[in-house]
Amino acid sequence: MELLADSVLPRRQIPAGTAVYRQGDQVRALFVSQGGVLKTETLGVDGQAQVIGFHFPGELIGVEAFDSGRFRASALALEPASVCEIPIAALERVASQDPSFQRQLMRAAGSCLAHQQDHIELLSLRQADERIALFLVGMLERTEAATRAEQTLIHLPMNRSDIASYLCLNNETVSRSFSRLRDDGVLGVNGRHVRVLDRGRLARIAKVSDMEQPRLA
Amino acid sequence: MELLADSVLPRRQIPAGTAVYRQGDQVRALFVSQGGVLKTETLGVDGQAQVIGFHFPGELIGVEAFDSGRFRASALALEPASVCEIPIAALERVASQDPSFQRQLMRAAGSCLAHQQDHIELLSLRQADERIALFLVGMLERTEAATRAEQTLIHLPMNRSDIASYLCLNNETVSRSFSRLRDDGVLGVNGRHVRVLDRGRLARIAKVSDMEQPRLA
DNA sequence: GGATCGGCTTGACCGGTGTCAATGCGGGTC
DNA sequence: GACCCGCATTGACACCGGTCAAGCCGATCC
Repeated sequence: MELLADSVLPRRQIPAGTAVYRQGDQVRALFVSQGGVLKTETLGVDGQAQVIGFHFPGELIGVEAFDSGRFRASALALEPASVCEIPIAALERVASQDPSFQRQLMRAAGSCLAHQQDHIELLSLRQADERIALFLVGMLERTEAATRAEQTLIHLPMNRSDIASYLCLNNETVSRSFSRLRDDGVLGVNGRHVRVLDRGRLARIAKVSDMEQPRLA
Repeated sequence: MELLADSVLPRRQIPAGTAVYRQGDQVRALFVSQGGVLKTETLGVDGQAQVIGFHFPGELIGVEAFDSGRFRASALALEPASVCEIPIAALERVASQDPSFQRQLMRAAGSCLAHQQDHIELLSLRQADERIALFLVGMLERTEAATRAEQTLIHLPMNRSDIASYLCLNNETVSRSFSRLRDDGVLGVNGRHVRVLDRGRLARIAKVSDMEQPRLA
């Protein structure tokens, strides 16, 4: 979505904790954060919110709404964010004129699906420690991709409850997992700042063969 | 994808149990089943297959591969299937000429995402009975959508292990859930044939407010 | 400083699910 | 028929995570 980012499109500043769009809203535009992490969540019928994704700058959100014309989830800013708004009309107009943009759009949609598949694979792990470890591996890779440098420190933009919901655990279990990994010398935990002390072990717990070497350009 | 189905496109007959495409293959085409249910699964790094979707006739599959250019999952036929193949080149050519087709394509991609979100919501339920119930509600609705008539009988095209993998349970737990629901008078279970005896209770177990009345045209 | 609140952590306990194991069942082949 | 095989079911048991509860810590406000 870098092409879009460069073009002149309306931007909105989103204060932390407020919504970019809400579940049920009609789709008039798709969105890309330019700075600040977003979360998407659905209200299960029992009224409980279920976090279904964390979205870093550059990632397109809202595509699933193309199906019914309405957003199936709400998008909220976890930090003060600046989001770029892409009106549907503009999207279709540019896409019909520019085949390469259209390809890019399909790639972005594919990327959304890929992220959700990763999420499902994450949930396929049965043990809390495994899910936490895989989650952290993902966060670390995203951090490294953003900074284009190897990192050991992860800043978590979301609170424990958000992590718990995303991993389909409760927050006590998340807390306990963090503590266990800390006691085992795998992590240094200080609130939302997590230092990865033993990357190999974290990867082994997450059941990834070895942490894929960050493919920095 | 009905527009595509009508046009003249190559078809392939897929025997039960064989692959339409495999994880890691380069994307040359997307696929739509015209008859026969497919499953998609990824090989977790530990070698275990994880079922990430069941795909009924008319549903587009393979979109997530647009991201990297390679399929992230394998697609296998659960029954003898007839699939329609849409070469990427044709896809892009038609889309660039026909804006309405392009819109349809985005809707199909959105629909894929919506299905995966449903899957995650399913996994957010902690109890095996709840997941099974919600799974069956979904299968029933899909059956009714296909036949355009109210139904109580569900034919499951997949075996217990596939269901277990999809629900992130093991097959013993799936078996036990089926038995419990049978003993409680909610279901009639006979192998892959399941009769829904108490739809309201099934819906309540699945935590859907009430089963959404099938929106038959 | 003291009070208060939300987010996070830790403890104790119970129930449900994973694991291991045995049995049942149906469809094949020979 | 006898046999085998994959799939499904049922049982026994240990363990992990959900639930309830209490305590901790930092930020904010007065």
